[in-house]
Amino acid sequence: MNIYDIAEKCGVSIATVSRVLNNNPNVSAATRERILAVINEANYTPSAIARNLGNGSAVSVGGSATPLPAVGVLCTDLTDPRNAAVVAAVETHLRNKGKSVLLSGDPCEEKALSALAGHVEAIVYIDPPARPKADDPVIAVATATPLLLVEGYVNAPGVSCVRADVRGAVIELIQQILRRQRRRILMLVGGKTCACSEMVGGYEDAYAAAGLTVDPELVIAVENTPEQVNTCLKRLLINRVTFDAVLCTDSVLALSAQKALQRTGLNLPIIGLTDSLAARCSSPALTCADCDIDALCRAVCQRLDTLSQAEDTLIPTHLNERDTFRHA
Amino acid sequence: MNIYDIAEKCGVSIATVSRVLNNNPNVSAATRERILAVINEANYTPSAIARNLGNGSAVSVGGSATPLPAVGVLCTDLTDPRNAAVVAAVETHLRNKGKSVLLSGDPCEEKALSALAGHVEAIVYIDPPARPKADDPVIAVATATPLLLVEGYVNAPGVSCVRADVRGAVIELIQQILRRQRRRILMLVGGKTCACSEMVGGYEDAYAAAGLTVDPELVIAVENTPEQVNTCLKRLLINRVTFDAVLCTDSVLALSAQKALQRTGLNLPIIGLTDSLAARCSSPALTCADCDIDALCRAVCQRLDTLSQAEDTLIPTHLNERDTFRHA
DNA sequence: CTGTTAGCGCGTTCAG
DNA sequence: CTGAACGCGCTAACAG
Repeated sequence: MNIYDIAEKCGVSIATVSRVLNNNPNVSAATRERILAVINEANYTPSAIARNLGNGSAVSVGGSATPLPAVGVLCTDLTDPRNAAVVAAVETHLRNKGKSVLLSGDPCEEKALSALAGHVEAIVYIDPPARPKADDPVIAVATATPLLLVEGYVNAPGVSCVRADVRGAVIELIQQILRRQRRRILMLVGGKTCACSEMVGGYEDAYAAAGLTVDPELVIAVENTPEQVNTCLKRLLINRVTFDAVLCTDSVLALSAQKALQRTGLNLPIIGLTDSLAARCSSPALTCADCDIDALCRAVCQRLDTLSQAEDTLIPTHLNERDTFRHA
Repeated sequence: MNIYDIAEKCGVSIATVSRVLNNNPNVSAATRERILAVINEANYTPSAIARNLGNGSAVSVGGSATPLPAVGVLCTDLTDPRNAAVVAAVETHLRNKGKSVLLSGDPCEEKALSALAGHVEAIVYIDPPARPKADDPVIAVATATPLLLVEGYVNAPGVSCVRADVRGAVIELIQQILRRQRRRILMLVGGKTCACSEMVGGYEDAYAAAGLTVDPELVIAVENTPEQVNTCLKRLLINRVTFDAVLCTDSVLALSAQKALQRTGLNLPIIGLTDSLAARCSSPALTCADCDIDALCRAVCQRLDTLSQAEDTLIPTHLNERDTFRHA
């Protein structure tokens, strides 16, 4: 079932069908009705794939490139429910506009981006890794195809960003902790994402603002598995590295840390810098800071409609104070 | 950057480049090397979109249709971590074979399927709803494009299925509960998916096998929100509907039920028919039955490679016995 | 308002 | 082993 079949059934040319499909006003109401009826009855949907072909790199005479009906979504960790939520929201948003989503999870961002660039209207890159300052494949791609970074940041023309204000979250949190006379805050970093490095940045900023120096022993990269976290914490205790509060780059990591510390009998404030149902369910309930996911998704979809002006949107974060902060 | 650019840079025709791209042996080693070098250096990736066009419905002379490099993935609830895991696994598997994923989350399955059918090599439909016996859009689509149902089942040519054996899980579970002299098992159904109706089917089977009749008051459809579950359970108690164990179609639902029952002081066995980190973290820890997700994903990917012979694969399930079963 | 036609980027014949 | 030419389904110019 293609555009030719529909055209034939209606006794019109494919161009007219195409116009109806694309809401081009230059079709008489009567013809439009008739064609829509046939389309509906035949349950016809134009091929998202073919739609992309023609318009690819074609730049219309006016100078502006015609939008492609497909958008590339790059997300290397769909396992993270926050990322999955963003993907789902983006897909729904685009589908409602008649566009479709090409999904990639390629961990090699350079390959993934170049595979998508030029073939899609835009690329949404969710939870990207922290990146070297210049000479960035991301930036190169963005010259060809608008890029929307979610939970990531890079300042370059053609690149938009929407992200939770994790840096701000960490700063405020650390101020609160310092006020409680706790000065040695352990920071467990469970990834290499941009968000993670923002958190570390916030950590350093907060210490600097308080006139304290960061003990590098307290900022630790760990693999995000319960076992690794456990051995990591154990090693710290054996080495007599002291700390009086724990920040974790995400809530799953925080849960692991919580279990590990429970075994040692240590009762410290533990905070996850991402929230989750599991954190809420844990006992004692895990305190987490996070932005409203729906707000993040809404902002992403909105920015998707106005990619021409590259902007950096920060979604405010708030602390969901639960047992591991209140009672510790 | 397209195949022509590469061809030109190499001083060959696009056909030769295409052959290299597709591992066609009919290229001299020297030429191949040279072309690969250029491809690599230019960081060129063939357009996944364009690749799909030509081969669409084309049936090669041999009789077998040429496989399309894109696969459609339909998943209406990416929010469910199990579904997200399957999507991620499928994407990775296909990417490693040079294929790409067109993602749809359209809740209107008929539209979604017809949009994909004929334009992709296959459609993976994750967690589909329970369906009427005949006259099924799914079956119609499958005549054109092979269909792989994950967590769903329909017996039709061209349709493969891979799913957790939830029916078996429920049957065994109920037998265990009955042995404990608990006869009024509440079944909370939090969805309309095929998996849910399989669970209900298992419930009925188990009761029948035990020579008991099902009290329809005990099989209840609820909306899967904490509030709805809470009011639902309250209403039951007010109406003096008694029950001495609770089965829930998924672990989030089970968590809600657990909280609601905790408030009433009732201490009953509660089991979720899906597992999750949150269930493990809850206290008391929630007992759940589930299959190994990795096994499910592996089976899906494997079946994806052999879609020609439609088959129904059941992944065994096992009980993760925790507090809400052991101590109740 | 409508039809005709030229590509979009690629895989695939079929001739060399 | 290689190249020229066609077609995939669709959109956008252009011509009526």
